[in-house]
Amino acid sequence: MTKDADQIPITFTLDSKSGIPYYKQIILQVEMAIADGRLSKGARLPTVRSLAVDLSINPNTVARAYNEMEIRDIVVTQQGSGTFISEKQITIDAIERERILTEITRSFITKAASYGITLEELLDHIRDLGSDIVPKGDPS
Amino acid sequence: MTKDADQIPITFTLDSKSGIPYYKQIILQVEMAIADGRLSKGARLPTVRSLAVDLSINPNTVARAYNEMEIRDIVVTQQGSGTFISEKQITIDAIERERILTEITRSFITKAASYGITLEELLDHIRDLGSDIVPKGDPS
Amino acid sequence: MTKDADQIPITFTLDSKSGIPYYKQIILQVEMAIADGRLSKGARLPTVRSLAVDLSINPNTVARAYNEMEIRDIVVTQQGSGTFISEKQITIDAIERERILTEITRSFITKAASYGITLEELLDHIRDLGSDIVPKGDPS
Amino acid sequence: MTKDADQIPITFTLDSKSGIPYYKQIILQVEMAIADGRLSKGARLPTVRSLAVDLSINPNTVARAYNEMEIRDIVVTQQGSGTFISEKQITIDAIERERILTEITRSFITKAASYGITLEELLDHIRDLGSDIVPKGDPS
DNA sequence: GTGGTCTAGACCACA
DNA sequence: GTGGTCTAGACCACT
Repeated sequence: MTKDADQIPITFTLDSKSGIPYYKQIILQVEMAIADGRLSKGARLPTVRSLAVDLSINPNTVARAYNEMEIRDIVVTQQGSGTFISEKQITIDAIERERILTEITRSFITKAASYGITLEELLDHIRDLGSDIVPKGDPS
Repeated sequence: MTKDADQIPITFTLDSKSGIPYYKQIILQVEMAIADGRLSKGARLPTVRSLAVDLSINPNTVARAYNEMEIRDIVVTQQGSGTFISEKQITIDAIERERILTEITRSFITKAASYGITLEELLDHIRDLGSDIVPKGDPS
Repeated sequence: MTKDADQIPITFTLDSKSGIPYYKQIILQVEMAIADGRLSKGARLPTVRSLAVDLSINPNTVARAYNEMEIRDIVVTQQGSGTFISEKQITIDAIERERILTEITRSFITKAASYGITLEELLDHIRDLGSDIVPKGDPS
Repeated sequence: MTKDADQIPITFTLDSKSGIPYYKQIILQVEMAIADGRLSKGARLPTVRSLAVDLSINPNTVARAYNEMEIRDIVVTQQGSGTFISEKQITIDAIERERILTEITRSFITKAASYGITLEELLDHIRDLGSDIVPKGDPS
């Protein structure tokens, strides 16, 4: 009930040595936070300016990340009020869903195969990363 | 069986959205293939032109990848006969390999999550589709 | 056969009084040019810098338009070589296609209805705009 | 039939991607409805709160639209009883109306074109879907 | 020469 | 206060 009860449940960090552009790092962190439930629909992101200060980068860089997420329908921005996780519920029927699932899986596997990654490694990695991301039950 | 004795046992794939330059993707895939035995010493790589056509990219880009691999002693170019895996022992960077695996897995999972696909479904699909594509046992 | 045989078949113009941001005007003009066939798959757009000079605007503004189109999969950019109309062929089956068609039509009609636009007006406008855009035969 | 005598004969829709601010979209739709007779003098508009709920936007945004319409003498607010269309003759800007119609039509056509949908299909679908929604004859 | 990223700073519209 | 647009200019990686 305190004023900050619904405070932003995400902390951003930037790695200047990773070679990944700052704006992409921000997008990745938002995507991960959405995937594992730390950010849910309608949640508000930090303001462009405040996040820029926090990360010690230029506001334009944050704005670029937010803008790209808006184009991708990941977030919705409302002039003058802020940036929010999109409410859009992708409404797909079972057939379409199956088609998409097969397509992205196939694409993933062939890409992995190009790097000589074995099936076991894939499954291991998905379990590792996935248990953090796609809540499957109660992992605690 | 004879004509294909020196057939290239490697399939290249490029991801235009990964942010990794094409020439680096090619190098990485060659290194990976050497490391896990799909390419062994003396194996012949596709010609610059044929690979460029296969991947629908500029031959200069393939040439750059080959050049850089030659500089690093990964391959040897023999004028008129082609490009071959050199004798040098490749010590593929385990960290780099891990980084790639994590990245493609992460991208896969977040995309799936955006469609509300659960971890179990992912694992099931990979088992189904994967056994046809990815080598399961030891590659040596 | 001249060197410029495949020169860019599109001329951009900006209206500073329309209230539409420059970068959006650029996107709109590319979309229209694609829709009516003046730009087809693989066609090359002007370079960021040259278009910026032509339009007397900052290169960043052009880059922003190109970047947004890249995110939307309208164009593909290749580092160091240029920006091209995307080759992507949306592969959708008849059912999916029908679903999309119905959805965007329904959305269009309800939006128009909110502005009190009659069915006749809609049909007229589509014929007017459409005959320029969706080639239906030979309109000349 | 009596209880709904003063029922609001107008449906509002907002397009978050049009770039037009919500408050302006509301004003435009009211003006359009007045111009074509769906709203006549003395007709009552929805309350600020109910419209805000319907459109899932901030009540302040609706209030701003109503305020601006009051300043322009389009509506009159009667404390405690509601907001009503004023006596003033609305001379809706024919150019503005045309601009809107063109824009939504253009957006519709280019989106359809990106799916390879032809003009004939569009016209057919609009005839099918549209006759249920859009008034066909004269609205006076 | 191509586009990509980032900074700095200005001005505007919306809430 | 919020985000949106645009300019100016720097530096980098890729072809």
